[in-house]
Amino acid sequence: MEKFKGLDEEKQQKILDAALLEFAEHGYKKASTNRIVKEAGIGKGMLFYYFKSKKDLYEFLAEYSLDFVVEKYFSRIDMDESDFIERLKHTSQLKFEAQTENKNVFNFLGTFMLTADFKLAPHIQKKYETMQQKGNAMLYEDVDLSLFRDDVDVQKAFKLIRWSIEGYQNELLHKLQGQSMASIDFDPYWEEFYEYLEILKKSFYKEGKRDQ
Amino acid sequence: MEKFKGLDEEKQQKILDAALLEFAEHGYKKASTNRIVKEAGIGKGMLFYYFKSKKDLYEFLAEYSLDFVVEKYFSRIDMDESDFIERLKHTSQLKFEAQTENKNVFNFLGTFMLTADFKLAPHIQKKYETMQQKGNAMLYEDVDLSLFRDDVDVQKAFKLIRWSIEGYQNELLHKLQGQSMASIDFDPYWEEFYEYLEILKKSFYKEGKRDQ
DNA sequence: ATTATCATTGACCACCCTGGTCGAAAGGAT
DNA sequence: ATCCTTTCGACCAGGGTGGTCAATGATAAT
Repeated sequence: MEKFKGLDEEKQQKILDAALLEFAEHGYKKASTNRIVKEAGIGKGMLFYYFKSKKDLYEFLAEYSLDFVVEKYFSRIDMDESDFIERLKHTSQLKFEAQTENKNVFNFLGTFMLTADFKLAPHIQKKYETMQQKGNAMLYEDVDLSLFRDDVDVQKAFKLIRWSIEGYQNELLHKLQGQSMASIDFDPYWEEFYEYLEILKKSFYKEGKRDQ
Repeated sequence: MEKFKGLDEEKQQKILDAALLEFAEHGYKKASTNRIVKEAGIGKGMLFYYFKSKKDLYEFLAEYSLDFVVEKYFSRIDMDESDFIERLKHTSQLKFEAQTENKNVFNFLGTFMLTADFKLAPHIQKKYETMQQKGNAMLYEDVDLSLFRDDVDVQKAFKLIRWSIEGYQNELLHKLQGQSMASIDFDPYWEEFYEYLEILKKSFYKEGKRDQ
């Protein structure tokens, strides 16, 4: 595993990408080390030279992915933005940038707790849980509640807004499925996204607080 | 396949459930006929006595599922309800009832177009497409647009409301994951669901039109 | 030029699982 | 007793599995 870290960045990335993709698509058990080495363009032996087993590789990927998403996403959330929707807007951009930088990490993280049919190393398990927990808290902490209408439960409004945003992102993902990221001009989609956010503000914020 | 239809309902259902579950979990190719027969409690030979091949079984399940969901869900949507949110409330109940009656059909349908790596029989393909198309139209047809606020794009409001409802349903599904359906008292969750719907009305409908 | 160390390969292993077959046996009806 | 229909599961060839290892190439030290 120290052997692996001594490789040029480029080769490392190619192997990581291949492995992340394979595990994300097939889950732990049904993922194939043969397909990974073929996709990564290395000999079969090397994978087990770098990582002593499939499980070892999997745990390495888990830790790598968690660290990546913490550094490129969570640690950059702007907690000084007290407008809930603006904060979500900002974090959506961060998430997009992080996803553009490494698409596979997110796919992998989306499935890895569900498909690991063995007990993860405790420190990884812990890292995952605290990330999940803290990440969630960061979205709601120090939000200016006075922006919200008085006649709706703010906690429920939070959820509705988040579901709406996730809904838009999922639909977009589905719509753009199959096209290469590089070939897409995202600007009009951001425009559309902002329009939805404006509607959410109109709907869930006090009248006086809109548009300032 | 006529052989299969001659079985007692109970045995048929056991086989269908086992197969739907297996395909839903693993997709077409990686689904195992061995696991299906074990789960269904029949000998290996019988599966190929009833259905001549794995592919045959798969297409039978597809048609069966489509028919089921059309009869138990789509055909029962109340098109006379012109209040969009009320219509969605009603369809949510229908969907819940249909899901309770046959959980696996929905899981299967959620994945079957994605994982079939062969060309489905044209009449099944067609049935699927028209269902998708008509089903979508039924949600929006003859909706009373005057209920909606004038300052938001109604089409966008439609989407936001649907995403919200799907978000709630997904979260609930995730929260109740692992518990047996029968052991759950769903009433409080319906209550909570209705509260969310009320908020959506407050947010997206005209002031005067709320609470009548 | 020789040796020693490290990096890399892919053929190979024993094992497991696959979709599908088939001979045998068990009922059931006449 | 004869036929037909159901039912079973051992069995098949083929393919994929995670992992190993003898062989080779590359690089540098002596």
